[in-house]
Amino acid sequence: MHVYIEDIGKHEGEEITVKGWLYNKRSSGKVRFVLIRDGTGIVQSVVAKGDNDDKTFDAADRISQESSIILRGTVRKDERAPGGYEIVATDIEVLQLAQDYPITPKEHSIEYLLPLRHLWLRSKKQNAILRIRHELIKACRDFFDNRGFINTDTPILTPASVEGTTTLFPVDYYGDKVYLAQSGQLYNEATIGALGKVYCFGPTFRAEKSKTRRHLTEFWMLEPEVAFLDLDGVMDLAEDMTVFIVEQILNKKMTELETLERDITKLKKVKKPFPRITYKEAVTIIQEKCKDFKYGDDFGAPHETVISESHEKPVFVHHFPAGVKAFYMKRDPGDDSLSLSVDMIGPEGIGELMGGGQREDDYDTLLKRIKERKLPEDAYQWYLDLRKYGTCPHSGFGLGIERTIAWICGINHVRETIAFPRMLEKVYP
RNA sequence: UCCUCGGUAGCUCAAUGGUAGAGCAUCCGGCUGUUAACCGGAGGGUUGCAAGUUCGAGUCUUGCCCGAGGAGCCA
Repeated sequence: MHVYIEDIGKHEGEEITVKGWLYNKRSSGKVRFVLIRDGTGIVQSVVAKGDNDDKTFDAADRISQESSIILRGTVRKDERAPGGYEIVATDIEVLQLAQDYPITPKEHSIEYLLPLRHLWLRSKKQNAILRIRHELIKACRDFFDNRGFINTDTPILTPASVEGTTTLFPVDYYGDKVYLAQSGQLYNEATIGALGKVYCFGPTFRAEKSKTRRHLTEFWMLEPEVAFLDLDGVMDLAEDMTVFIVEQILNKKMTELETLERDITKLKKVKKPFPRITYKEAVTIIQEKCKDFKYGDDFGAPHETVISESHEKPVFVHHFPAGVKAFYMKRDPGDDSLSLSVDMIGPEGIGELMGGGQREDDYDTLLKRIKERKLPEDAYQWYLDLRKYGTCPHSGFGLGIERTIAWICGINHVRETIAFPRMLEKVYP
């Protein structure tokens, strides 16, 4: 019977078959220890000379790292085996003998590993990260689905940019120029008119010349948008979601967090309420460390780090100066220089995880903003329509999935949080 | 685009301006409970490229190429 390695403990004493790849091999005299992985885990198998026919022992002797094999044997509990169980092999079938596998079980440099990403994914740590990514995305969807949100995916090919300024990837569309989406938010603002509360989750593209551990040119963003929700409401939503996803990962992915050697005491501190500070208060905190920072400046990476390290939980910074935020952000009715915007800065120096706020819902004001920033008015006609036919206060945010995974996994670069990262001038493999 | 650091064996790294080395991987041999096993042996090099200084350059100088980290911008 074919058994996946993660279920091996349920089959003690049984004759089973595992199918996978050779992870590593050790030997002592006439005993061979064969470590097999099948994607769900790693198990040790023992082959001793004389226990079986020579064919099985020779196969154990011959197989090389990452050779594909089908192994039959009996499951035995043994505390000397990693994982507590091992298979006493009776037969090893070698499907293909891999030669000179380039990633040996030792340390390698990032320069070496990145072009070998298609193979690097087989390693323990990368396997754990991708499993956590899967669970995190599932937790995000569950959170919104449980609250009656409708997943309404937004287009990837778009006629114009959200903010008009950020660099976009142009695509030829039957002779016209369209762009890969950098956000689904504007479309979400339309679908809330139909469905009330929605989210989209998909890839977004930014052709910025960013070369840092926080940037990918193709990354996944989760964007909820809710009609009749204000700034405080959107912070409540983001807070509830963050607490939920961290809880889910802690409940379901402990093995993977251990593989990653993540300090989970830090994740366990992610409970309500998160600190909420105004931009103005944040400036005071930043200026203690960064003397040259002026009120009105947008946060740079070092400034986010200061905020990030000032608390053990994610921190909401709200009411940014209108000038540093997008045209669609609603202004503070009490102070027109401020916007009803919010960023969530993750702890442990991870930086910005989420950005959002309350949207401008007045037709004339929005038109004024579009003109101020010299955006193509024609392209925004449909967007303006939303303020013409039953406008309402509404809010939403965008969560960067890769940054969130990096934070939860405790790894310092987003390139390891996606199977095939796309970075500045790097699209292989 | 800018700043900093780096490029030596398949990989990870060492080498006062004076014969280019180790560990791992590979191959051969040994060991009946290994835990990145261990022990013995072997093969493996245009020191990123080009020019220069020097009796002599992996090492010093200049230019170029490639990579990493960071900045700006952002999620």
